[in-house]
Amino acid sequence: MLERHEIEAFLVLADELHFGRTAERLHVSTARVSQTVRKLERRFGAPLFVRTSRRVEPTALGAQLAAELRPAWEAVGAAVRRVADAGHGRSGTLRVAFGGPAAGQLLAGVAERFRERLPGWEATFREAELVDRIALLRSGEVDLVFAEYPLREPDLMAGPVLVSEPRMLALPAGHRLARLGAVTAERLADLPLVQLPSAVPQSFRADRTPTRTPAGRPIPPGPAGTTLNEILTLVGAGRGAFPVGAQARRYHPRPDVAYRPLTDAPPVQWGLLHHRDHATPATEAFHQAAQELLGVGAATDG
Amino acid sequence: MLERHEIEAFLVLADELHFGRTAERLHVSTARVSQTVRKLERRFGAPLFVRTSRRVEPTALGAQLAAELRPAWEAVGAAVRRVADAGHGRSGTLRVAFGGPAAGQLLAGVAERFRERLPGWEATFREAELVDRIALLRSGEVDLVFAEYPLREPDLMAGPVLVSEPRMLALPAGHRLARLGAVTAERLADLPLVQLPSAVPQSFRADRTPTRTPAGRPIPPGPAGTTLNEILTLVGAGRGAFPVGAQARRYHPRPDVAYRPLTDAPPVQWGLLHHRDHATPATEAFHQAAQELLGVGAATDG
DNA sequence: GTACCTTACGAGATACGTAACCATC
DNA sequence: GATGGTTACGTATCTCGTAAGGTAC
Repeated sequence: MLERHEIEAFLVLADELHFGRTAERLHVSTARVSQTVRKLERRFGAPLFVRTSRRVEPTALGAQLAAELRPAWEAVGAAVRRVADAGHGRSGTLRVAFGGPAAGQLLAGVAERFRERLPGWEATFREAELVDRIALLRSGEVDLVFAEYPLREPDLMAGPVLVSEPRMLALPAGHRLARLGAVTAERLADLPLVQLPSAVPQSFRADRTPTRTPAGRPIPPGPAGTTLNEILTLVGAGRGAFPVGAQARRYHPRPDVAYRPLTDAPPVQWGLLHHRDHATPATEAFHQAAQELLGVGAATDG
Repeated sequence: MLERHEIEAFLVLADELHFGRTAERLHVSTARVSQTVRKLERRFGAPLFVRTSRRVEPTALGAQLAAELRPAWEAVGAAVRRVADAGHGRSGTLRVAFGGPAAGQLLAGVAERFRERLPGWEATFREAELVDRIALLRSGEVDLVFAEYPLREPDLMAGPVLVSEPRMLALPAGHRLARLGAVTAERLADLPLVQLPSAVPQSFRADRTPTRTPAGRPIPPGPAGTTLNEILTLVGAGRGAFPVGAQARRYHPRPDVAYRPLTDAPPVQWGLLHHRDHATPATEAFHQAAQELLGVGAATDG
């Protein structure tokens, strides 16, 4: 196999057809080019160029080598350049996980602005269940997660609130509370709340499945559900209620589940999280793009 | 750009995922592989492999580099190998010129045998006019010519006679000689002979356009024609006659030209010629293949 | 304790430049 | 004689192997 300097000397000479200019382009002496080409010709067993002191032109063999070698060598160079760009963070792919169809639509716009901010970079998205989002972040399978707050974890960095939506209560359609137009937080004591698996951070569980009403009345715990569909199935079966963002009403309509505003409860908030140890210019740029596009506290009603 | 040893160390390690085996395959020390990979990682700005003393596995970046680099590098190797084969005469293309459609058909069979004799080699053919054949050989545009004899030139080497066909006389259809079933050489004095251009070797001109009959009677010179078609047109126009091989009757039938056996003339013979300075194993192999297939003195009647 | 990757260092190979040489126009 | 490719030779860089060091299982 040829050495890099041999390949380059040959290809440049085949291009320039002039030892002096070739040497100049390669920043070496003409003597070096001459010796390198001579060595190649010994290797190949035949002349690659016919040269007088007045003219240099490729032989049939030299022309063949140039024609076959150039595209292959340029492909090598292109591959190296791409990977060097990726390695130095000048290009790459940011992997983002999110939950819920509404979030996916919002992020499509953010991705566009992200690409403008960071040319050479792409963003890929995947939907992930509640319990998986943080695991994906910790395992390094994704770089960012767009998730419902609060998620206070020592190893995770949460960005500012990007989306805020009214909090509603998903409750069995046949339950007497469903007959009301809205529900107050105090009425949560009237039926169990579906619980979340222990894999979900405590801060999030405390927010969604409190054990007491604002007045201090105990809220009975219901069965545990892992995915939103599982939870809503439990709700529909009359096993309890669960607080959700308003968008759930649109994306998860079910005849056995009623959605009612939780009038005096704080909104459901969303934001972007990344792992403390994996903050990069790319994650930062995505944070910025999201903030520019979604703004702080921009309320969306589902 | 990467050096050859860097590319190879990386690709083999990406394949083996083991520094020891990689070093073995490359015939270097493991220390060298380690240092080379480390250097690459500094170049690319990020690790290419995550390694403990127990496990080596590519990072996403390393996997990308391997995936993009391997095909390009293999293409470089393939190009170099092909050209090295060609340069050392282990493969290549033999360019053969010939005259006349019948010759083309014969040579197709010879080419097949030639490829069997010399694996890696191909033969390409081109038809060439009488006057061009020797010029192509001298300029190096072709390696062999299948041509009508005699062509005695100091710089050309003529192989044995491969094809022999009866000599016929092309003469104007309305000429009184055309009324005979055959013509004797002595009757050539009865009409002019179309002449050949001076670019055609003297030996050939002396054979085809003699100035005297066997008995010594002068043969009048006719006008000169360069190509066979030109010559036959002159013949058809009644300007003279011309001796041809029997195959011409089949491949150049014309209403204004009659073909009659030249009963007491030597046959028209064909053979392969190459330039004295360009005898190669390939030309030799083609000569051999032609002799095997066509044999000495195998007479074909057109 | 063993397998194996990494670091340190001296040795050898070779790509390199300078300068003189030679050929063509 | 000018332009430009080639040859000769000393130098410096860089790859290489050896050997010691470190780490995970």
